[in-house]
Amino acid sequence: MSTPGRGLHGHVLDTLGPAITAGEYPPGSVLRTDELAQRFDVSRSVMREAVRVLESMHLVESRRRVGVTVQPKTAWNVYDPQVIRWRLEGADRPHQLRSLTVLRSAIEPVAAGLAAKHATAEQCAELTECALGMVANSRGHQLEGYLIHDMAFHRVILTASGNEMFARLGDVVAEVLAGRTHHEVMFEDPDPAAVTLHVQVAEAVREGDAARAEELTREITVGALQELDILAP
Amino acid sequence: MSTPGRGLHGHVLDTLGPAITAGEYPPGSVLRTDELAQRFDVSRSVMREAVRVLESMHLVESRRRVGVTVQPKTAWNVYDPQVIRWRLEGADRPHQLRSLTVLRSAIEPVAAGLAAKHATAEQCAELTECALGMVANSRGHQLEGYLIHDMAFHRVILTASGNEMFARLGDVVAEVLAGRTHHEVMFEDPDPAAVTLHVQVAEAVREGDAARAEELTREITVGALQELDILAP
DNA sequence: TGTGACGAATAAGTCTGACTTTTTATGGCT
DNA sequence: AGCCATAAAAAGTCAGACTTATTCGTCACA
Repeated sequence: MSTPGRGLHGHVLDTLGPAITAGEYPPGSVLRTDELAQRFDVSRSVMREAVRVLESMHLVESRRRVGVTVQPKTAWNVYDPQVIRWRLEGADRPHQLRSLTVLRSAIEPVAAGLAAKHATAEQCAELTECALGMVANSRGHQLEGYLIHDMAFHRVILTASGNEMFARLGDVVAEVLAGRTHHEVMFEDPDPAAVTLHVQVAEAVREGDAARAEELTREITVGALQELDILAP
Repeated sequence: MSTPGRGLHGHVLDTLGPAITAGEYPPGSVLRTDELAQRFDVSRSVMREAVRVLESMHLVESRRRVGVTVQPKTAWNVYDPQVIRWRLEGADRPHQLRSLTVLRSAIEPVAAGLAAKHATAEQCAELTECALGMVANSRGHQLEGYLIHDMAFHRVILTASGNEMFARLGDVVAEVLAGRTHHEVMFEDPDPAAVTLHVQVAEAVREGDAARAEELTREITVGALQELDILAP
């Protein structure tokens, strides 16, 4: 999924990025470019390029005569897909998963409402196809097949919304869904009610019923929140 | 607001970034590092660092024997605050503003609902203070004073939600609000109804009434959508 | 005793030039 | 026409020397 091995600096990032986002270096920690270059056995130029990238994510800040200081979490570019991936891989995973699920619960219903207005015929067809695929894989422990169609379904919704900001969350949502199936233990077949909801969302979008698409999607995301015990009693 | 002059590579970014996000180089255009270094009168090392940053934003991709190719808009990290700023400065401004306003309409109501549950006493006080500041500056063309309190209000809401992803949108929302006052012509005093809504949101949060806070905030964002003529007739 | 200025130490920043590696294009061959 | 060897092009990497900004310690002076 990621793009490993795009040069030496990429390898450095794949090590340093996860380490920082996992909190291995507490905020305020000071690293030195030369020392890091030695540690990773790369030249300073390569190390500097890696530091620049981390700096653009606001994971670190580089200051003369001081060094490379690790930034507090509040400064991080938490929407950077690379940062999200690193955090999902590491110790911060549960917390990150909750944040993203709350984000989904805000975005996806609105996106579905917009999709009902803007989706092309092709996108509607794709959506229906995904929903049918989910139904077909909803019983008998075919979790992998179910997941593929689930991810595609949500990606189409987000894309069809016509909003570039929503569309860009397709990868993130896919990763959250994948995580639920792969990491979080999912013994049983998916909730039949959820499957039905997806089919109904596809219907609503096809019929251009924005309000219904939004409300149904809200129910889906509420389910996702409940799975993580995020809800008011 | 931005951080200019963090070295030569920063200057290069301040020129190349806006140029690319403004669409001056069509997707697929190929640049060469050496040529760029000459054009900006910097060394190749500096140029390479700049390219690495642009690459981490997925604005360009660097490939051996080919060069630095400009990526299509769909690949960009549209949530990167730097990218957002560049686009707001350039020709893409109207489009970017609409995207962000739609995003706000999805996020802020949910954030307000969460804020009603999680806001500390201090945050509630701050919120009320902001709302009062808005009222005090709502008449007599005190647009600047109004803006400051408006920005602070929304930032507190997003922070008080307790969700880091929401909190990180504080800067973006502030920039959208500032843009409305500074760039888009805002002749008249703000809509009195909007001012009242803000006061009521502060009330609802203080009382812990999540549903009401969410609904009232939704009304605020609907108003913002209407200002940009984004709505179904 | 406190304060300010000067200077030394330090780590990032910059530049240059040589070399390596990968990928594409070319051109000759079957 | 298809294929393989070769050359060329551009990014990638490295090493070393030099520059510059910032911080910290010291010492003189008030």
